[in-house]
Amino acid sequence: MLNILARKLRNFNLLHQEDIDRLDELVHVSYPLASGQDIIRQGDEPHTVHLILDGVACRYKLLPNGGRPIVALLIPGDFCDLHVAILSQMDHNIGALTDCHIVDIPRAQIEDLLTNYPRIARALWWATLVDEAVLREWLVNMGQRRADRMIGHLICELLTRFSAVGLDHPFSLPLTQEQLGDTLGITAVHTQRVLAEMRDQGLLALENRAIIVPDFDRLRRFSDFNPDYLHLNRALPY
Amino acid sequence: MLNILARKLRNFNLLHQEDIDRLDELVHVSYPLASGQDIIRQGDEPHTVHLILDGVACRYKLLPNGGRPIVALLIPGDFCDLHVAILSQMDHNIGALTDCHIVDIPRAQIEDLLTNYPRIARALWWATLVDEAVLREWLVNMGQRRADRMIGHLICELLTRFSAVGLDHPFSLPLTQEQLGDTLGITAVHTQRVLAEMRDQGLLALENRAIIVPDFDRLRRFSDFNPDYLHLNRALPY
DNA sequence: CGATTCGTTGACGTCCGTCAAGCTAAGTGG
DNA sequence: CCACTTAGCTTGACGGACGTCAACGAATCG
Repeated sequence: MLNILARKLRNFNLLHQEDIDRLDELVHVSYPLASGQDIIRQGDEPHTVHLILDGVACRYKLLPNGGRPIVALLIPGDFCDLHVAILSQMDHNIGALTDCHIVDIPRAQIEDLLTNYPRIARALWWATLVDEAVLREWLVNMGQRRADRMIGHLICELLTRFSAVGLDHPFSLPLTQEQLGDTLGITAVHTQRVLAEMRDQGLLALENRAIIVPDFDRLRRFSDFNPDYLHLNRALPY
Repeated sequence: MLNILARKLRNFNLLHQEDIDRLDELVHVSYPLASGQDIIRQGDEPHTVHLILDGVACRYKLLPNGGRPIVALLIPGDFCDLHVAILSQMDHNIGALTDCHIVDIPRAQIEDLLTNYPRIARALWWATLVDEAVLREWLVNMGQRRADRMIGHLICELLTRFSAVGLDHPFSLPLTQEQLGDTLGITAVHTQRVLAEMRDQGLLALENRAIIVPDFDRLRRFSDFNPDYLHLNRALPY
């Protein structure tokens, strides 16, 4: 069984066995972090790179008016701050949305990957560029679609990303309605109403405060979701 | 007089004279591009890197419903596709919003910079990370603020970015109201109404289809604009 | 069994979209 | 010089998506 980082970077169709072996060395020592705890805060100057092994985290900002917009969702295999040493300090926070397991990777290890493992280096570049592409797609989502399509589109993206690292099972999303609203720029009340309507239409099922997708392809068409922007080169069946 | 690329990268406070000399070699051969023309299209696999020398361009997508959301504005000194060779193809278009001057830089030149000029390489990393930070801030802008603050915030960002590359003079923005609306996710009609109200309040002046800012600091406070996310380390007065 | 968090529902208001018409400025060709 | 066209700006009427405020239920937990 590959480790989660190798499973993610394999989507870039380039790694050899020696690269995967090298990645295995990175993810041995993890620690748990409880839901609601912060991984990094705005203004921090982190000295290690954080990788999500398990759970869901988010990038978020704190606004003067109390708003707490979520600007990215991080799932297993995602880096929190791969290149942040370039910038003097974090311009946003990263917090755990569910109970997580995190790995701290010393910067020297990353430098070693970038200089001595060119295939891994290119794969890390790929991951960074995909993160940027996701931000652009979120802008399109928020600017152009209405709440039901926004929600559907976000769920499609997350299921696709989970699937790309071999995590098909959690076909349920562990986000509160308030967190979902903070991600999409709508209020929790409206999120609730739209979710209820989508459930009535059979697009979603809501069980135990989790969102289940009974028919992915139907939700995909409903939401105008096209996964090209995720640049998953690898043949999709895991 | 420094070239525009050196002026931009100097914001990262790291370049030596030899770096600036090297950058000078890159920007000799430019060509004009008329407003409305595309620089790159979705699906393209560009072989050269494009740099904006003059004018304003934008990243945009084309939606099935005819929408044309703008997901980034590119000003002089900005790269269009610095690292796109990593990804198999463009997932969006880049078009000229005004008449532009563009430089094509062969990929080999970029590779040379990245391997033989470590300070320039770090500065290019910095520029990439700032682009990402801008995308996050746009998400906050669209998700959390209403149209008048959105417009004010975007204008503050653009004036700050122009100023950071020594272009204080064009204190007028050359965007049509429709382009402004496509950038912020609102209709051209609503953009017009809000601009008119902001003009009535003295926050903006509209002359010759351009937007003038009579009091930057007042607009900054009105829009809750904080330039930290642009990571302009250099002392700001140019 | 309170306390807390999250989900649910209702009433009401507003920001913004939609549709439509008319206006201005600039360019084109007769 | 004058239609004519076109792109962009302006304005009005109307409706809908979404926000706000408020109360209540449901689940979890110490």
